[in-house]
Amino acid sequence: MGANQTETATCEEFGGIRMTKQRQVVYDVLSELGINHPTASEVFVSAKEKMPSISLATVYNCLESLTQAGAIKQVNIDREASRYCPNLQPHAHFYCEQCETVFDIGLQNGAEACTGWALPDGCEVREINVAMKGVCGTCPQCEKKN
Amino acid sequence: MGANQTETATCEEFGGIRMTKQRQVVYDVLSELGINHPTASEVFVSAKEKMPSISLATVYNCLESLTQAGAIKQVNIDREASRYCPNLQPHAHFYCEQCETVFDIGLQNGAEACTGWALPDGCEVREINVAMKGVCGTCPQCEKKN
DNA sequence: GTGAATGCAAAACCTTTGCAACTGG
DNA sequence: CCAGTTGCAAAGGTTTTGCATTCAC
Repeated sequence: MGANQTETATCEEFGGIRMTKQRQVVYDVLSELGINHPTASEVFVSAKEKMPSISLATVYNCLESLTQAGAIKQVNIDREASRYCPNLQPHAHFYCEQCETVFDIGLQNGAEACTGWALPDGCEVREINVAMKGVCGTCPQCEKKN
Repeated sequence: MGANQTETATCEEFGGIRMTKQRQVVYDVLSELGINHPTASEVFVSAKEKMPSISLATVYNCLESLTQAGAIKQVNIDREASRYCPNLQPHAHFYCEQCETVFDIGLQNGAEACTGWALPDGCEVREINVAMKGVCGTCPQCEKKN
């Protein structure tokens, strides 16, 4: 903590959706947890510290509306609980099987998310989801075992 | 039907796992349904025609062991029910929002599944899952609406 | 023969929903 | 003011599990 200050976002940044206290709290929590890619339950725990009355269903609702509004992204890896991410740049997700963390992988210069794939003519990609699994090679667990 | 004959696979093709009648039926069904990327329930329906006594839990078990053994692949798109696929080549999946079908996207010549992504040094990818959503442009629904 | 797989039903898990009360613009 | 949102609890769909029985090797 410390790196990412809670910024009070304007309605416009949230696709014009009604900005309730709960949505603001959920967004703030996600910005603070940032790169940890928390699940809805994890967001719920942190949100409850700021607003004890918030319910889990509301956290799900808020995450859903913020995702719809394009303010955050939903991350699905296998059938695990969905994770959420405030990074709006095109990026992939990498799950390290040693340290069990998820981190973002950016694009190489000039590349696009679907670079390398032989898309048929006329096919229009509206959304792409890239999830990798393996070992990150830099976490304490990976260093120990290599 | 017609294109893909049910071939009785040997144990070796299944990573050496014990080849029960149920596993064989599940594998056969998946080979026949092939490009339809059926869900476990859909496999269950077809498997029951060949072996009425088979249970849904067993279908899940079989799909799991065949996946572990490397004989088939599990396909996850969003949080929808998992689909399964007998294509072992590296490929992505495309879900058409118009015709609601899933089809395979192959790699361009010379490309790899993680081409274009800026992987950190030391990072080793063991598995990659690429799911796209959009419109395929060739299904009757897409042609109508374009 | 024996460890592994099956079938059944019940449980687990994540997520959504129905509805009365509330609230942001 | 009032459509949209909340909180609660209950239901939903998918997948897993416990256990006695059966089977493949």
